[in-house]
Amino acid sequence: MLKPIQDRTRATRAKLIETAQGIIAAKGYGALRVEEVVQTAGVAKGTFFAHFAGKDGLMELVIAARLNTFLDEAERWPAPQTIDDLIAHIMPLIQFMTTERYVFDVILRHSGAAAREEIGPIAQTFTRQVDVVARWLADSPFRKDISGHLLAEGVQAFLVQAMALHFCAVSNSETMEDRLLTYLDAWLNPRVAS
Amino acid sequence: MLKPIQDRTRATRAKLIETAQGIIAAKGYGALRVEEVVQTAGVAKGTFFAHFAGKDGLMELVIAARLNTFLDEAERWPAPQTIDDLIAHIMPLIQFMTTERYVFDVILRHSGAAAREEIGPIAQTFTRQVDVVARWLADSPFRKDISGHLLAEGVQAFLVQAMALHFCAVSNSETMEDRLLTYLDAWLNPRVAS
DNA sequence: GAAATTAGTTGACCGCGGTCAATTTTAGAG
DNA sequence: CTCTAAAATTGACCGCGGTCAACTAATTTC
Repeated sequence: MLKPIQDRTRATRAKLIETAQGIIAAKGYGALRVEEVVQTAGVAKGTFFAHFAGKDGLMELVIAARLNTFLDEAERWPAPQTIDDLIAHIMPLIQFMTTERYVFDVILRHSGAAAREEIGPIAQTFTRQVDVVARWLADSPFRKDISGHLLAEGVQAFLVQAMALHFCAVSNSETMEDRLLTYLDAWLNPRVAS
Repeated sequence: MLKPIQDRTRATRAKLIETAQGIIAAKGYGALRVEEVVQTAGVAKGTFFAHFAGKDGLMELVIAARLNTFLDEAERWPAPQTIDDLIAHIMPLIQFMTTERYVFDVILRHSGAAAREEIGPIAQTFTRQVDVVARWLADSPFRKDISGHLLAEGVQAFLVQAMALHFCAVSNSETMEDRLLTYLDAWLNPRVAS
């Protein structure tokens, strides 16, 4: 699987991914059916499962690819000097994660590594996100009493929290940005006499 | 559904829940099959879906009930004066949430309200958890520059983060308690010159 | 180039959650 | 007690993800 020796294999796999992305573009992630993918791609159902670790496996690849393009963008930003900037820089990523409930669920489900030994592609984007934010925070005017890595992990925790609340019926009074601002200000700029 | 007028209805519903809990006790949450529940309970499949909003609906009820017993316990504790105490008081809840991957997934999926208008039972336990922790923090020697409610929301965010990492293959070097301690110390006791 | 091995593909089949028109049971009206 | 409308139950059926023994195509061996 990791070393598709034959051209045939690579072609089949590429065709399946391409077909899937077409369906996703047309109907959204949640509407993707494996049956439709294989029918449209013109292969048997079993072939699909020979190439991917199930529907979730394909989703991981496709979603992780998308997340990585957003992280590529984010990486190009200079270190944000305000929390508003910080939020603005990761907002595209957050926006994508929250466009579809199904996508958010898949991401959450795979944010830890899927299998032992092998860390899944979505889990990798979480690691990468922490790295990107940690690098930012190294050159930012926020609290310095803890490591940038820990600070970045906290940012991630609050991002997830804010996104989860976004799908919650109760707290629709506040926008996601406002909630994030409150969280991150309290996390990155604690105003406490030490 | 909310007003089971007939005794028959209440009996059927109770029998289904009882049966389900028996199966869960014997095989775990993830092994529960609707088919097995209805067969064991001696009712038709359609009946199950007339009583619950699907398998997930039943799971919500059963899991939320369990979460609430842990919150009942937690509520009886006095306000913790150290972070270790705080962690100790909430650990039974965390322990339950992380015993089965499936349970954690269900909880996460329902931590926001399931449907508009109606807030689901698991989402309610999240609200309740924030309230319990907020009440604790009001009488605790932690930072006071932000509201107890916001502080408690942050605790919840870090709890979720720590639990998610618990299922992650990468970070098995650290125990969940250690990770929580690091997070909550940074959150509740920021040591920054203000 | 034929035989043997390995890689890739196929589609009938299964498990399981969920639906719904038909049927039975119950509650209330006359 | 009977008739009727509402409530509850039934089980055949469906959708869809996933499996696997059989089959075909490519690669290696001699």
